[in-house]
Amino acid sequence: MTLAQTSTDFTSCSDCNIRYRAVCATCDTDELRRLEDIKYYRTFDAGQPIMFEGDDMNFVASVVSGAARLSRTLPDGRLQMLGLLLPSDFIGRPGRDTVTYDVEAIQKVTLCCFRRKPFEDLVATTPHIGQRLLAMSLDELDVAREWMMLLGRKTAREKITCLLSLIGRRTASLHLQPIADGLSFEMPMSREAMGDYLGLTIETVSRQMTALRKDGVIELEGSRIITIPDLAVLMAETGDDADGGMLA
Amino acid sequence: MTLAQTSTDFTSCSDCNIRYRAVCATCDTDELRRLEDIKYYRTFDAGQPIMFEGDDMNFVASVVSGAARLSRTLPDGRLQMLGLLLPSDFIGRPGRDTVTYDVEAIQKVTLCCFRRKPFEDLVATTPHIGQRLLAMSLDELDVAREWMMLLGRKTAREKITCLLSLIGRRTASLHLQPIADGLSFEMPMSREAMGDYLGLTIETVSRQMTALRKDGVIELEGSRIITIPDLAVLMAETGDDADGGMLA
DNA sequence: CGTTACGTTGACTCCCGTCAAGATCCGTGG
DNA sequence: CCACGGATCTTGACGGGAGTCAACGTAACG
Repeated sequence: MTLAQTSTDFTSCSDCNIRYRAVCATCDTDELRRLEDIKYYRTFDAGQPIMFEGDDMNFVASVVSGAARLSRTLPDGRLQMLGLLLPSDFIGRPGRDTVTYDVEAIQKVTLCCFRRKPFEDLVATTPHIGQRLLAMSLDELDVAREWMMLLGRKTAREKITCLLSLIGRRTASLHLQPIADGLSFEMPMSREAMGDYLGLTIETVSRQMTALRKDGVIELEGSRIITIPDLAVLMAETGDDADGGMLA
Repeated sequence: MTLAQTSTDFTSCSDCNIRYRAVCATCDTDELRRLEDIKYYRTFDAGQPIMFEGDDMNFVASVVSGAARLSRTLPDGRLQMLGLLLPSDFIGRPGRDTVTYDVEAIQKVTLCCFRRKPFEDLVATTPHIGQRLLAMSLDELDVAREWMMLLGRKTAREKITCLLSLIGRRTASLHLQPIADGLSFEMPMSREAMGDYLGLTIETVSRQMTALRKDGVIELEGSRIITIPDLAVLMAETGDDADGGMLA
């Protein structure tokens, strides 16, 4: 068992798979060179903590590959997942020096890290990074509020179908597959992680998955491989407008 | 009944009560002058819609006084409040041209408005505005995630006590009163609005308020005036760390 | 007054959490 | 190859917390 590693590998920013989606997306060559000067890579295995709530925030980072999650835990142990971090997502907050959520790898994850102070200097002096960070923060805010609607007002079945639709569509677009009936994908998270994300217990998640299977809304191969025979049927179960989810 | 009004009054930015908290907080005199050139005031009465989801976003604005709310409604009518907008909070999103939530006045509210396009030009050319907007967006993101924890994992009683603690502390600090036992304040929202914010029905809100009164956690004078005889008792009911809520 | 919005309370239902027992999968080692 | 143990997932029984439906107070306002 190894702890987090600081990689000796070095990928040029121009060859990076998140070059045009991450915080550096709109940087010109000069700005990119300045970022490149201060970046370093770290990897974490699935299940490893990346930051703890209350820690000093020594670095900020972009997710290059894999997946991580943000969560917070109440004193009595109740846990709520607050965000899912996928390639190109940004971890950390310039201008704040302690971490406000737990961050944990849920798959093997590689981060492109920047020590916080030099990065903050860059934000202050290179307008493109600040602008990009603003746009990304506003996107995250939309996602968080969408999730508030789900957590506050949706039923267990609606929560599950929303998550399946989300993961299915994102996985398809990541692999450049069409979003159409018969869509099949692997769920990247355990039943427990699904519950943590949706504000449900593991038993309720499992029961709803079984119910959806029996109702023909989904097909299961093992517990992780999911096929959607009819997307419209799935979308009709999410509680959202039928067309709202079909776009994009 | 009047609709929203474009005020003929004009308050100089240097005299504005949100001068050092709003999006203009860190502007220098030149930047402030450019903002002043394009601003105009509008007021809305309690209950009036300010923007509808799906509308063109013609303007962005700062709340100068009063209160508004962000909400979204599912096709079948279920509603979730997604944000509470108080003086100095910002409405709208540069870079997006349609509104993504309903915005409604919950008290008589005055907005300092900027047409979107000129404002976006300012964001692109005056670094202080963009930086301030970033900091404010990140604060909002923290608030939204705090609320996700509440909506996903807290009981009705915990949700209510969290809200009472939030409103009580903010009202006290607004009026420069000490946050101490015996704190008394007026609830600025109806039972229905509380339910919309907390993901509860109006009946559950009402029952929990009665239970808290019977248990001596709060005292009620009418339905809106609330006194907290012992803050520590209230905080112990929120589900958070006892100290977490006492700071700030 | 009557009207209307707002708030409280009661009776009942049901969804989801809790507790518990199995089932299934998988890697390890004899 | 099979046995074992642990993690993950499923299923059942049961209870409670919050939603629903309905009636009744209460306050504000014409």
